[in-house]
Amino acid sequence: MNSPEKRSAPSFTNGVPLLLILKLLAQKEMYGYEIVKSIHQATGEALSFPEGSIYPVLHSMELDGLVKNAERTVQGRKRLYYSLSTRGRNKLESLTTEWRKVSSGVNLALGWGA
Amino acid sequence: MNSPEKRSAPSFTNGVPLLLILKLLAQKEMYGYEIVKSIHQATGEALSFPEGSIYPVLHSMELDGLVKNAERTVQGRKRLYYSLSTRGRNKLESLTTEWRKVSSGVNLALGWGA
DNA sequence: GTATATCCCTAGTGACACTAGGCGTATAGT
DNA sequence: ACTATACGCCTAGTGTCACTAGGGATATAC
Repeated sequence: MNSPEKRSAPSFTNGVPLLLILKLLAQKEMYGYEIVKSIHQATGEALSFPEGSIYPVLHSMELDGLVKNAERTVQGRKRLYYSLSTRGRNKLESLTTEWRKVSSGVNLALGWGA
Repeated sequence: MNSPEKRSAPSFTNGVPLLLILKLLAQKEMYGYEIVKSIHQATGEALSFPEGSIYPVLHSMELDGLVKNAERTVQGRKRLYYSLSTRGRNKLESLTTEWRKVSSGVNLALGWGA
């Protein structure tokens, strides 16, 4: 039937996990759990994504050739370190541009100077 | 099976139509087609949403009590003018706050000064 | 007359974040 | 010794969202 539903609390975070992961990995290689924690502090505690959001993105990024991973064992714990490929770097650049466009467009409409 | 898919081109626009519609209607009442055109120019040509995105949002906003509409005929054409309710104004405020949080959080992570 | 702009609508699709778990290992507390 | 908490990884399923790809109808411009 598809009658209209309520738009109660949209999240504004579509595509943001991917963008932030790309940005973090551009600075240094990281493993998943570390990325989860880093996003929170890199955004000044503003944003936080659960593991269930981050890991699937990491896997699809790998499929897409944006990252490659290397297993490493530290203190008895296995970690999958991810690092950016050239493709990943290009993606970061294009997504950053896109983010700026959307972000400044919305801010303009909201009456903020860019 | 649900194997990981590619994240090729996320849009960064989740929730943005709702936010922009609220903002526009806070300034003056408008009809759907007008909103579609206005978003494009209010965002400095950065953003543009098709009618198929806007009308369903309008309908759900009405369900949610954020707007009410009034039919008016102008030059033989029927228009549905939407205006904000108090609830709509509150929603605009909370969503704006949320947008600022996400927006500045991402920009911080990207290395931009807020 | 016929194209283009105006004005409204919606079923279906695909993409996404997220929930709600599961699994195993190490360390800290008591 | 036991227990809890942090670490570290995983994924099937769900819900929400923008958007596609139409449909329909009326007015103005050429």
